[in-house]
Amino acid sequence: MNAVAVARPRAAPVPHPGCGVCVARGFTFCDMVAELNKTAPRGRPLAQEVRKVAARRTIFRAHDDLDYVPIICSGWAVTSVMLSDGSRQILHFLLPGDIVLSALLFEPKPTVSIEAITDVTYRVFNRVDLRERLFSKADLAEKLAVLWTESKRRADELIVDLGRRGAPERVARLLLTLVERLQSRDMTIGGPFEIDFPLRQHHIADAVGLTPVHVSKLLSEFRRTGIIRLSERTLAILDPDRLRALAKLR
Amino acid sequence: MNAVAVARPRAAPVPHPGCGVCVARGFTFCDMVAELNKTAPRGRPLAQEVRKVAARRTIFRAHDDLDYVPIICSGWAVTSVMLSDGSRQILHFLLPGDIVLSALLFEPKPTVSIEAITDVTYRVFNRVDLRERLFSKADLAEKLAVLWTESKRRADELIVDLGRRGAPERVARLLLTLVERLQSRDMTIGGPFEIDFPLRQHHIADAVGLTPVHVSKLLSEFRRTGIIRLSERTLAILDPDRLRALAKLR
DNA sequence: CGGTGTCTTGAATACCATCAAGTCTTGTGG
DNA sequence: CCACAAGACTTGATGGTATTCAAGACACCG
Repeated sequence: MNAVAVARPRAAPVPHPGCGVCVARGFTFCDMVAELNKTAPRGRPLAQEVRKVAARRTIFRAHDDLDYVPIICSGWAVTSVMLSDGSRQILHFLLPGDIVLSALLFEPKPTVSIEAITDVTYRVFNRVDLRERLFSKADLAEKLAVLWTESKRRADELIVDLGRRGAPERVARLLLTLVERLQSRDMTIGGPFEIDFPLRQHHIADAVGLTPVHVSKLLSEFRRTGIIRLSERTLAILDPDRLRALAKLR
Repeated sequence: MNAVAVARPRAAPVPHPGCGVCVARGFTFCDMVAELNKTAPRGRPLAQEVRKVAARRTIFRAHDDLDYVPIICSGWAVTSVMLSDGSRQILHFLLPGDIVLSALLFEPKPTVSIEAITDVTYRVFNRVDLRERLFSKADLAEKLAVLWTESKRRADELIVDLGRRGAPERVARLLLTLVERLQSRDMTIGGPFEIDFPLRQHHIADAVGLTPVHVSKLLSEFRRTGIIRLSERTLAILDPDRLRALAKLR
């Protein structure tokens, strides 16, 4: 019906020689680790290891026993909870630079599962090592606390969305916050409101508490009214003002 | 129709000579503060002040500027978010011993409002003072982090409830978790599944993302089938197994 | 080239919201 | 202490939003 198939340039896959060139430097957990290593108390650098996992693979499951703390280097991942009836709730989309779970600093058994959406590279740090270094420097511990506060605030927002907002509003908010997070990482392509968008509609549905069918109908409506363009795994917000109005933001 | 008016003994209002007799000693934030004072690095005790607020009064609003961190001593309170259309989402019920918002340790502007449900007494601590003492002792900072992890886990559970569970399930889970939290504080009355229950149905509705009307119908159903007794601000879970089944717990 | 995953669209249905009326309780000022 | 007002709860009728069910189009991959 619509979906004009125009080939546009795509962001090249980011090479990953190390955190030094991480897109997320400056405001994420990744950055804190870099600082830890620069000011290493002993000469020994923080123990770490780079891992890769293919799209759609599980990185770890709830109740696994982990002795490491992962941080996303490239790609998109997701933290989610599976219910006994097979349904799933997505708690958070993980972007490059994000710590996967701060809870893992203190507790080896996560209560949530992590899945790769795209191909993902991530680094793992020894839990005890990382934790002790973080807490040995008071300013780093407080920076960690700030990130933590941030993640709690995001969770609270999602609670409000799911408890008190209608479906179009929820979807609009999700799209906007994702674009904003990528903007702050300089990961837009083309214009400032255009991004690589690897999510399937079932990801959106599981994140905002709807069914894939209903998400499809809402996105079609957004497209039909010219608010967004979404095809070939690329999302462009054509009319940010109208989308923000739908989302009751700003 | 039901509501058999039997007068039963009520828990006496707890006197509050200080944290030394706090019902929440041993596992809450309140307890951490007590420990801070015991092992005070200098002779000077942590600056604090006791305050009281009447039922249904606002303790503070989102975006207020606070230079203190409050902890509940007695009574029930609630953290919530108001939306522009007048609807409200409750994020958490605060019970004695709970820190009101750990975020306040780092950020003077809360993003949520706090309201007293019953008459409430709470203590306030100077933010900078409390934070510095917590982070000067690594073991305390880590204890704080554990409490923090706990509060994030609770938020994630609520996200799952609101996103993926039906109305009866949500209400059942709320009742069960409240009773459990009071059990762990030895605040049950009569039997182990009977508590003082000051919540109005609109509190329940705002917490689980439903309307008061629908909550009323669900509670009536729970009563009709003999799962709970709820009258005169007292809740008794008569059939914990059936309620847990409804809640898909355990 | 069949299989699987993804998306779309329409029809029927379920769940919860909204509206409305009435009872009962709680609080307040005379 | 009573009268009255406001708040809290109940119940039934009606409506809207989102789900479920179903069928088909399309792309991608082995």
